[in-house]
Amino acid sequence: MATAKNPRKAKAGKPATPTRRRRTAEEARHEILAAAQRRLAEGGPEAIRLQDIARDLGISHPTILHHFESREGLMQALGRSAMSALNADIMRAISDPGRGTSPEAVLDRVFETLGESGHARLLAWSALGDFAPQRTRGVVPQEQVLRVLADAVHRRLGDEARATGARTPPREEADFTVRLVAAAMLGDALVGDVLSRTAGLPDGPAVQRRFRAWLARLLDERFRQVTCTTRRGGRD
Amino acid sequence: MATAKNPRKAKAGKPATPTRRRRTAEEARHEILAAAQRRLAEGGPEAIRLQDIARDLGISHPTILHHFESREGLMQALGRSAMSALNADIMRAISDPGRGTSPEAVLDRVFETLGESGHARLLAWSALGDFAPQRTRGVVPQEQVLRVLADAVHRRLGDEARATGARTPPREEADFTVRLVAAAMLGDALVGDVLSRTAGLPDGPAVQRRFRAWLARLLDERFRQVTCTTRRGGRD
DNA sequence: GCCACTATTGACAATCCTGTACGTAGCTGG
DNA sequence: CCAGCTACGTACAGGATTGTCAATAGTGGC
Repeated sequence: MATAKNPRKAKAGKPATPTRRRRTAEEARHEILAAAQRRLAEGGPEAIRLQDIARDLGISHPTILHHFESREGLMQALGRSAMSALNADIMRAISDPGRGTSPEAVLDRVFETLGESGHARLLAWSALGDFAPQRTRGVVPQEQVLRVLADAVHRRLGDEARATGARTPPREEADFTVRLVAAAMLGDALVGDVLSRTAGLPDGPAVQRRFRAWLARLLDERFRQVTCTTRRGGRD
Repeated sequence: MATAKNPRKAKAGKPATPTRRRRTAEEARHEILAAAQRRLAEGGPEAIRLQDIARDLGISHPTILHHFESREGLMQALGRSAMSALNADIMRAISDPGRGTSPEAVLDRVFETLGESGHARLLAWSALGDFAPQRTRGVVPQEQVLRVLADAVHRRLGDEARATGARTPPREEADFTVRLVAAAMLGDALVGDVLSRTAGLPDGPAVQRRFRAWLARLLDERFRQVTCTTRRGGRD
């Protein structure tokens, strides 16, 4: 029982850096989240272990618990933070006119964004429910991203239609287009290389680029032709 | 000390089924794999715990170790078995003429197959590397499935082209088409409902069906038009 | 310069899971 | 009917991880 009474005096061996660093709560939370995200990107949700993160940062794991209550709390905070980072990145990729505004250029940027820093993986894990184990079934992105995109597509379809004198295609046309592209991008980011290989393509960044270009062209053509064909199947 | 010497005599309460069931090694492996797959589909790779699986089957967890060496061994066996089951299911879905052979019908069946019993999830986990932790990076599907599909598409494109007198589109056209659809199906199986919701669609099975039909129509039209437009962009 | 506040920490507790050791009990061939 | 093989079970060891607690040490305000 007298174990806990030891007043640490025995530690006479480290006079070099005896000072412990003290961050503000916000700083600490930020650093911890960053370290956690790094581990997440590499090894998945299971790789997020308090002791490991603590070691990465040179702190002790109870400090993490102090700032996030529990591992669960850390995971939720991480989910929110990573998801909003993804949103911001995607938004930037879409609206950034830096490298062109053609469908191909935009697709390229979004693809890149999804691939880097484990964004696609985060989405996948979130969808798989590996995040937020019980309660919150997956970290729901507040993404109006898709909404915005669908609006843009709808507008463009309307423009094309008006230009050719056809009637405006139904809103669903735009929604489905966005859904297809979004799903395809996620899927491709996850298993694109495997798909490419098993489908017989040589695979590699060059193929990936050509694939994107091909998809962009497909969408582009679709934009122009849908105005003539959309009424074919109609509502059913 | 004398603990291990207890010869079970104390169990006087269960004369009904005191006999332990003895399976063949193959039976046992099969049952264990099935139980593991059930858990996998529900809770992911982390939910595969030897003790839980054992409890599900009414056996003891060392029995599992007896049949699979280690948890790692179980995971690998599970990966192989589940992946080959997926292959078989997909193959069946594609070639089964039961409910029509139109692109829409085929797509529908494949979509269904991917969705049920966690096939899509398995693929995702495999891609995410949650399977086969270190060594085997992901359970590589021996799927010639995609190969077969791409061949079929290529043939069809050739037929269409010949019928209209156009020149045969490059093989890449078929490969990319398959890649797009495969990636989209996986992505949609994973996050389709979320996408649908955040894109403003009401979501639900009806929407999902319409989406598939829409995609099938898109492919169908593409098949017909690609013969006129494929030479536009050419090689790059 | 002193003091309250809190970020930080080492030690410890509690739990959980995989894997081992060894004995038991069904099946099958002789 | 006996003996061997092996599927199966109980008990336990070992390790890893989250979480608690009381003590310690920067920091900012007075």
